[in-house]
Amino acid sequence: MSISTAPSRFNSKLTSQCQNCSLSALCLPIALADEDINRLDQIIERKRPLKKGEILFHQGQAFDSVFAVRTGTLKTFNITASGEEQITGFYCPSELVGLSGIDNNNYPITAKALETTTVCEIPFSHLENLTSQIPSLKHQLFRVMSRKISDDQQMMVLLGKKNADEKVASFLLNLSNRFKKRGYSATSFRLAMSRGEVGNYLGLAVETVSRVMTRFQKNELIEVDGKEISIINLSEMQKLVGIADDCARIADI
Amino acid sequence: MSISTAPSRFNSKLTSQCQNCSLSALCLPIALADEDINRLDQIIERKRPLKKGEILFHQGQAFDSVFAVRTGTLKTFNITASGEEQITGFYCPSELVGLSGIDNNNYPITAKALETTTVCEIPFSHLENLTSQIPSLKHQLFRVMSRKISDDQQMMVLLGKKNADEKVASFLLNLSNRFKKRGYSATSFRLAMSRGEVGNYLGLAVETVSRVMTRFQKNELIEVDGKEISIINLSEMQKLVGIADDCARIADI
DNA sequence: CGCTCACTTGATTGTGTTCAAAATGTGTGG
DNA sequence: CCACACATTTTGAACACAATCAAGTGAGCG
Repeated sequence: MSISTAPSRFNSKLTSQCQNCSLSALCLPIALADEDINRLDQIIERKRPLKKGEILFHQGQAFDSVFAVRTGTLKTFNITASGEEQITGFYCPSELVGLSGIDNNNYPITAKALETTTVCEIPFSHLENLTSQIPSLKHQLFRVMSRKISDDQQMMVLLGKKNADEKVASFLLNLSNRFKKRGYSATSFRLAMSRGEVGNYLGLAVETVSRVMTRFQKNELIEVDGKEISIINLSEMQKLVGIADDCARIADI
Repeated sequence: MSISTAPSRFNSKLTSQCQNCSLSALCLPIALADEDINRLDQIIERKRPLKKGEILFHQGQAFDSVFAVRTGTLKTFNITASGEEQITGFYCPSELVGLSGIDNNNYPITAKALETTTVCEIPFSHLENLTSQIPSLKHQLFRVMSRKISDDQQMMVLLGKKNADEKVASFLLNLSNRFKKRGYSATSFRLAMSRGEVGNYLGLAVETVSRVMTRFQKNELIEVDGKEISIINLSEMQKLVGIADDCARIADI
């Protein structure tokens, strides 16, 4: 469970931090031979932590790397023609950000830290070269990108078809699943993002997010204390987002 | 401009249909040596045409292949828990469908023909093997998937932030761009999908789509004759969706 | 020719937005 | 540590946009 963040080890080329990283099974969920993990490890740069509000990369900036979040949280957003920000995703530890930059060789979105955040920088050209030597790495990369495509499509369903209650419930359950996957509580967690950011992401006004959460609390579905959320009635929440027994991923945003 | 669809050539393993295909520069926009194109060509199966309403693959079905549309149009959709269909995309010639199936080894969506449609089936395991021999093919595949991710994110912006007028205008301009890319008129084209399908895709009711189009026609932005659309005032339409000069892709859904 | 389905148009309703203001929380400098 | 400024969240009231309900029109097809 210990994640090395000591400054002395930034950019360390010592043997396999990846191997010791608690996130290794998730970030690129690779069944790699030790030797291969070492090779992967060598191309990865550990960056100094980003402080809250700091930017990892800018929309339009030349694409070099994808990044794996180690600790903290990022948001990605797009500045629209009218100048407002549209959040396209939140990224928790073990998740990969920047994949949308490959196509045009520049990032189409900005990535910003919501709190103190550390990331592993993975120079994409190195990663791509490495896939020639490690076929299973290539396959995992295809899988990660494919997964992102299906997730985004579920998000489109959410934005296009769901009402405010369903949107907020889906959002909370999605976070819950992501915490659970990393070994944290699925029912009690802290939101790294503001209500405004939640609303922006879900296509709702701040006020609506606040009202929905208050109502959920009144109906004893959740307990809210500022950014701390506890899901009290998980099964009722799941009903709300319309989980079909045979299609659990629908809830997974 | 001639695309061979004669039945006698289905599954033909003769030399390089890909090379002669008018879509070759788009489908996997590859600068491949002739020899490499032949290798790609050999793993591709030309399927018999799908009739309107026929299904290419089902949600939940085991994933084998991605498909390139050669002629016609497909829609992909997701059946939600409540049983309604949410359209996640329309696919025109040269576009690749099925990439979201890689992750879980099954398709998370259904693909259905909107009109008579021919596709090239590309068995993914073969394609993946081929990428080991042709690095530029691998890179193109990463690019295509990356592009899909950015496009979907633009779609999220549309669904989350735009009003009915902007949604419909973005949709029409997006189609316009896609026709243009393939050498067809950017201002005059036929919709393969019904108003209902447009609405479903854009998160709008049928009636709203119809009203917006009627209004656009009254304002002399477009001319509508059933499924035939002509964009009369392209620049005004672009203003409507909020194209920033420095960020043209924003309109590109 | 008659049936069905898709599309259009109108009237009404409702969900979520917007505007406004108060309450709560957070960070900073003295 | 407190006081102050500022941001975030909550709550209330009025409004607006798009959905829904309903009816009518038109096109395609057996």
